[in-house]
Amino acid sequence: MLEKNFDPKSFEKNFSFEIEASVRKPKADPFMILLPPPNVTGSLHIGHSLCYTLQDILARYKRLKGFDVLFQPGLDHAGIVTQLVVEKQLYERGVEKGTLSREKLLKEIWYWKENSGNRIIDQMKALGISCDFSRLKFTMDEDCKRAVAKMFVKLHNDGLIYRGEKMVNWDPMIRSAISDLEVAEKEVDGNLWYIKYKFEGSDNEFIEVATTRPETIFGDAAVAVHPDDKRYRHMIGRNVVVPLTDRVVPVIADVYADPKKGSGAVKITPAHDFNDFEVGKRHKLPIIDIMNADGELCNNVPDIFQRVDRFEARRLVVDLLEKKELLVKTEAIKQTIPFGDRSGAILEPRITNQWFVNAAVLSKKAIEVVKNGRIKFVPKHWENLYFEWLENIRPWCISRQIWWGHRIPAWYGPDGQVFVAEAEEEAAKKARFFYGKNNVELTQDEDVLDTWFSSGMWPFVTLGWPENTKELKRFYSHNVIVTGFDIIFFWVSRMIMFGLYAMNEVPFKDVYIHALVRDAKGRKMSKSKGNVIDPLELCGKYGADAVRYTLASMASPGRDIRMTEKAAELGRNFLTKFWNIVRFSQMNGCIYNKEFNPNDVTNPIAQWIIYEVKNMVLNVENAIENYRFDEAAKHIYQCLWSSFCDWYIEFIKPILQNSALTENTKQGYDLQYTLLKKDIRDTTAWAILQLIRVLYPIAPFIAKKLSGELGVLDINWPNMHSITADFSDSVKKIELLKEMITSIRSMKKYMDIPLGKKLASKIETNDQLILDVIKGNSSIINLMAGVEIKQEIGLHTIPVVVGNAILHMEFDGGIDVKAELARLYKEISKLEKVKKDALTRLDNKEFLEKASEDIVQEHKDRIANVDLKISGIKYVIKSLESM
RNA sequence: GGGCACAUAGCUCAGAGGUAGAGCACUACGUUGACAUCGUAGUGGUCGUAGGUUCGAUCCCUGCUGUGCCCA
Repeated sequence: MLEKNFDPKSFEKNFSFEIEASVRKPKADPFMILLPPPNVTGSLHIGHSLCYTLQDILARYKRLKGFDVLFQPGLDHAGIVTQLVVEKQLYERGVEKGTLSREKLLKEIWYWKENSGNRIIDQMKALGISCDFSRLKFTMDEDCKRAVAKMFVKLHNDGLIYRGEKMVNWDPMIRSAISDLEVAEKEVDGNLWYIKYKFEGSDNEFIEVATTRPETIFGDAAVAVHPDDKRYRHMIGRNVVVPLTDRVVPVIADVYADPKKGSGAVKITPAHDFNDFEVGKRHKLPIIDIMNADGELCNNVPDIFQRVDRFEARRLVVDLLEKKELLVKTEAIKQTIPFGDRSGAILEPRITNQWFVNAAVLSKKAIEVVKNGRIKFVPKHWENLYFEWLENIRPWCISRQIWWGHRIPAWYGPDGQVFVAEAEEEAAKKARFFYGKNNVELTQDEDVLDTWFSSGMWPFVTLGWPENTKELKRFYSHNVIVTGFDIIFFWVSRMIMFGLYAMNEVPFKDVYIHALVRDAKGRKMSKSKGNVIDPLELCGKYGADAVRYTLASMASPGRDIRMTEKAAELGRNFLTKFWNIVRFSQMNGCIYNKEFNPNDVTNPIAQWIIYEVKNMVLNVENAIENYRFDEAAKHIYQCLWSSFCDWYIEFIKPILQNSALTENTKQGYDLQYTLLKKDIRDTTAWAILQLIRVLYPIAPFIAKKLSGELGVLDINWPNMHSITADFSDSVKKIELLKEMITSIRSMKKYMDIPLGKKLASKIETNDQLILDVIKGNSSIINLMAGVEIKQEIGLHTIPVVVGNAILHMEFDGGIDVKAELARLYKEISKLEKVKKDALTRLDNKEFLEKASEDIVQEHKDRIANVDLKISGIKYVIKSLESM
């Protein structure tokens, strides 16, 4: 017997899904889900919980359906973040950044990874995520490393990877190039400084240049004005002296100078601004690099500025300009400047040698496969974002000047000749051939690859690529990936490009984009705002199942989730109901009977619940197949709570607890009654089992626990197609019974009659169905509505509308009919409005001509129905008014 | 500036071309056998706004307003 209270903590720990998740079914159809590998530094946040729960629902559902499910887990080495984390920890131990050798730092990172890197995996297990953890893959595993090198060489051989000197976004804190996608533009307060650039050889003639970055004057190569700007036209071609230096640069005409901005004259610093770089190219200006990797000014500037941090340099420059009376004015402005996503540092455009992927070539097919439907986004509109990015794709800078990651498989000879190869021996061979001699000293490229490079290979590298493994053949392409919209270009698009390139086949068929989990006010959750909800804390409080159920029920397509702690009560309360129905079944001897065949059931109540359960299962199935996790959760909820608990259990109580035995049946108590009881018990256990089965994908812990209580160890997906019997007659009867009971209860409430007070009643109707229902369910009506149906009753009665019938109830106490009358008036006016609407339509010739026959008939039926109700209510009103 | 999404009960959200739904909250009542993590009965909506299509629009189309996000 189950404990009285549902306490998830008491049993969740007892279940592990690792074994069943790793079982292979070679003869079944494969189904493959690719878990987006979390960062090795990560810890489970609520967004992960949603993402992983939805995938787990799919995986478990497909497993129950008999598929050979491979739910592939992994961890991402997250180059920059991980290195930052470990460096920070080292710093706290007194190790300055940059003082450790490459080998020592990598050793430290590996040590950290072995000791702390599995935290999120353990957290996933606690949430019940049923990946095949025996196949856990790390992007820095040896075989991944080999595969990455292979991919790099392959792309290089095909001319799709090249090295070049280009301007990139540079993060001075990380001291590395970063991708365009990792740049976050933010608006901040800044200044526009107006500076005098004196003309060469003149002491009082000058041009006023406005800049937001005065420290870059040392890199100035020109001053540009708009060719049509009358103020400056005569100055074009003359030379000016760059302030604080003796360097002379020309005034040039270029449309890039915006006459409306600042003074209209703009300094051009080709080495430190993307636009200036382009202007410089047009005018063949020299490129003067004035900055180091860490954001300090370098040796190309006057002595006193060398090795000075860029922001300190800015203050110094402004100071000095002011002293030399070269500063005209300072204007406070709002400006948009680029920040590094990871470090938060202000970025510097910088010209460096980097490796690039020619993504434009790869993007063509990637666009095509989504356009022609081979890959489907759910919800569909997310493909817009995908196209938008791929159609304007820029070269992908894949080198990073950090140490944690896949080192670029390129070696340089003494003269800088590059040899790209999977391994050093191969590079040496190429070098021997190139130089025509042995023992040429080669040095490997210092840089590592962008983390997303290896992530892009995830769909096939996890299956053993480049080896042509069994798994690769069986499970590529994957069926679905589930991820957030912000990852569409980082990851989804790259997997598609790489998958098509390496495998010549799409990496997956469906891309389900899940919602963002926000706080109660709709704000993004963040540690700095302090509005995060810790999923594990939530699981501790409400149970992992409740958290999973709640998230699933909130996962409506295309809408972000506003999550609160309280919302998890939804799940907990619902699961409590599950707990209690199993308790109920145990108390009433409802034991699952394998031989039970729902088609053979004859009792209308049992037929009705079988019908309800069947529909529910089909609806849940349909919902999950269409990624409607919210609907799946809702269908189970309604069937369990609104049908099974609210009605079915109450209906069967009199049968199971013998109170259905009237004097008549008591005499014949006996075989027939025993059989009925058995039927009801079987049906009850059967219905509960089906509910548990469909619950399992969403809330696996409690489903396992409860099915164990029923003595069912293996959970399969229920097959409803074998239920072919026609139960429609019983359904009609039970719906009528429900309506009758509700009507009586409602009336009693309005008349202030306690529900428990039994009233002797007599039904007045010609409707045979109603008579049948009452006759067959008198003890239920008695128990649930407190009404005893009799042939004859006393003279003092009050009438009640019950469905299409009038029920006369014996009542002699003083009653207050006012509230009840008010309710009935309101009911009448509602019905009359419905009637009027329908009549208006039926009066319309065009409606009769153009609307379908079904609809016309439905309107006619509606009027007939409403009329019947209205006349009943009017009759009751009349009698009440005269009381 | 370009694009996408959203606007339905006090709150959070479903919904479908043909009688407007759920959960929470709220009101009244209720506790000796599944369940107070509960039960019973209720209250509550001009479906953002203005047009258009249609026999019929809350739903489809267009404009507007507001909100959020992406890109520049």
